[in-house]
Amino acid sequence: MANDKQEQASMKAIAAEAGVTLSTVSRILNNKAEKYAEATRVRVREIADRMKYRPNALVHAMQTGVTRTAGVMVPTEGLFHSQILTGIHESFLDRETLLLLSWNSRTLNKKDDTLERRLIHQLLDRRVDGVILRPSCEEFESSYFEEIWERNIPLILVDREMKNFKTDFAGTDDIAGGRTAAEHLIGLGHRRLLFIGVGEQVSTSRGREEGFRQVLSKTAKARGNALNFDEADAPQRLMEVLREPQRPTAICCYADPIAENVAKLVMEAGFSIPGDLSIMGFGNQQAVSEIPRLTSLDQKPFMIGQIAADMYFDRVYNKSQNAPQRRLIEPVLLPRASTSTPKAKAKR
Amino acid sequence: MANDKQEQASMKAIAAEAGVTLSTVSRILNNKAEKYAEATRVRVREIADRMKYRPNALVHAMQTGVTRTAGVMVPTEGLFHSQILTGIHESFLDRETLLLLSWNSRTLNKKDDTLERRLIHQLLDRRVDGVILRPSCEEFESSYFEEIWERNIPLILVDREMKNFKTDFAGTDDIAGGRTAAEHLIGLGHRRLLFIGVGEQVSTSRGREEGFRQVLSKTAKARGNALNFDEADAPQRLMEVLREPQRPTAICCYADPIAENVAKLVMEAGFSIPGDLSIMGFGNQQAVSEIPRLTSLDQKPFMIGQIAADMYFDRVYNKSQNAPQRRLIEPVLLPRASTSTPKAKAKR
DNA sequence: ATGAAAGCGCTAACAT
DNA sequence: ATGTTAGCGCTTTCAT
Repeated sequence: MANDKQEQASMKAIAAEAGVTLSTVSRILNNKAEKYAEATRVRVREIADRMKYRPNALVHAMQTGVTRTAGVMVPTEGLFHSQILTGIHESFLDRETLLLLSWNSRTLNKKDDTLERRLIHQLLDRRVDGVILRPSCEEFESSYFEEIWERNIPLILVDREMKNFKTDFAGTDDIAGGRTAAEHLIGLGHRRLLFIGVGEQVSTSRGREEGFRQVLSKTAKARGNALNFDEADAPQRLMEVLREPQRPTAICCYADPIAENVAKLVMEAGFSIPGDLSIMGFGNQQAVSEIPRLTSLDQKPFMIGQIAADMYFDRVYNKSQNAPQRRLIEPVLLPRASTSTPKAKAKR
Repeated sequence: MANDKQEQASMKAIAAEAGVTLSTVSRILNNKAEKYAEATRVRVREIADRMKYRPNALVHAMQTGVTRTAGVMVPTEGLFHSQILTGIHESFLDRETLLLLSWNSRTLNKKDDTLERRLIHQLLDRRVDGVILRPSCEEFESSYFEEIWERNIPLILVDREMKNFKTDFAGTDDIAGGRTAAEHLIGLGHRRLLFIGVGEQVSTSRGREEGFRQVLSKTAKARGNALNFDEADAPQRLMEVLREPQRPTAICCYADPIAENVAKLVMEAGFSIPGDLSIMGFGNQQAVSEIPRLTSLDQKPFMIGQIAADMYFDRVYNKSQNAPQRRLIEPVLLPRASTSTPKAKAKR
């Protein structure tokens, strides 16, 4: 009862069985064999079938230097990221390319990149043709990627850009999204706005805040402030802001999970949504929760994934030499119950 | 401006540079070299570092027959499946094993398995050590898996079992879940129940319905029926059932997406939830929607993934010879707004 | 129409 | 303390 992985039938075995040499088998099975006798061809093929021969892609890869395998470092947690992955996969499906998946699920936004490096090594050692990656932190030393870069292995970034690094990138048009959000709230009649992000270091938060501010700076109608929800005292700070007489009547959060937290906090503090306070998020990824259905912006993550895959193919197999591309998807507003005209139910 | 993938430094190159032989380099870099002169060791290591040497895992795999790579055929769409994937990944992260990912995202529940076979070939050709797979259809000819099976490559099934196939399986305890659901509704006071599934062929639907019926058959209090939502006229059939004088007051759907559809339908037909009709689902995967927060059962998909990964390691690297295991996770009820005492707001 | 042999990057058994 | 050699599965060049 041997259970070791069955000896996979090799060309050598087929050759022995057929009474020909290895090279004969190789040429016939690879259709590089116009010269062979019909009988030989049929016999070899028949034996290969019977022995359930399957080519060894490892050997092929070793010889040609091409694995038809992409290293993919993208989270699978949450709807947004798994949609990106789904988009990548969908594009790969018809191109005979597989995803070698592994991402840092442990240390988000930490500057320590030891795990990341280990994962990159695992991918590189397996000789992936290229890498698609969502940085778990945007502030790593540039050395983070050097290992990939120096080997001339194409690198495509998704969702988040790196500060000091110029590569292909597919992601959200955060500035446009920030603008859309501000315009939505101002359009509803709000005059005092608040943007809640996670600080300057995260490009998506930064970009959305920038778009948000752009609109405010161009209109006299409304004004606004920003708050960093990553700081420990953020909840208290938020409450202080909301106790001011000239408190904001609408909040735009840089992402839905933050918006959900904020919504819970303010509801506990006695505010009604959207009556007293409109709240919106980004990403269309609200979980089932007690709070009203969240106005949000759909970032089209599936499309982002597909675009990243296209960029990958262009670099890896078309050997494109163009300057690094930057392809941004404009997010789409989904107005829902959590935003409305200010004080809809109050005095006015 | 050559852009071809950089020649990765090889041991051969290091040997040349260091003026020693290949085997010297091999032994030193693999720490099988107590005998070597300190000077040689240091020099070789130093040169390897300088040349950014990385071992070629393809070659290693070819020689040893072990790739430390698992073939994973699990969908990434939706919270439930991506949680399974996340669980698998989490378990693999510390075990130096990578996921080669590819699944049939095209043909759900279709008996045609050509795409599936292609994907399996892609995995097999890359010599994965084992396969974790969620069947896209439970009714394939057994030949579907034969290719994996015959090669003695361990196969772990997740989420759905195959009818005629005995392998390791990690999934939901559907019967227990069905019971829990029925007990929840009866406990709330409902006496006429309806189960909405997708027919006999899908094991998860079948199991949940079975558990549901078990409870009904053991009590005189309540009775119930079932409806197959996969049939084209299901919506009409549902409406007919709801127009009967003795109509059900509570519906259990075999999965949340179905529950959402059903909820929309009945709300459009003028029923209120949960006032006129309690509705519940399975899987805790409700999307943002107009309907009330759905009572559901959490199937713990992350745990399912982790268990599958454990089974994988047991078979693949511990060479476990035990009979196929069947590990079921009992789902946990999450009572929410969509279910309540019958006619809470009506006459009674 | 087919065989022989070198080589891909590396390990391991066998020298010296 | 280090070198030589065969071999893993296969492709390809060079014979015959």
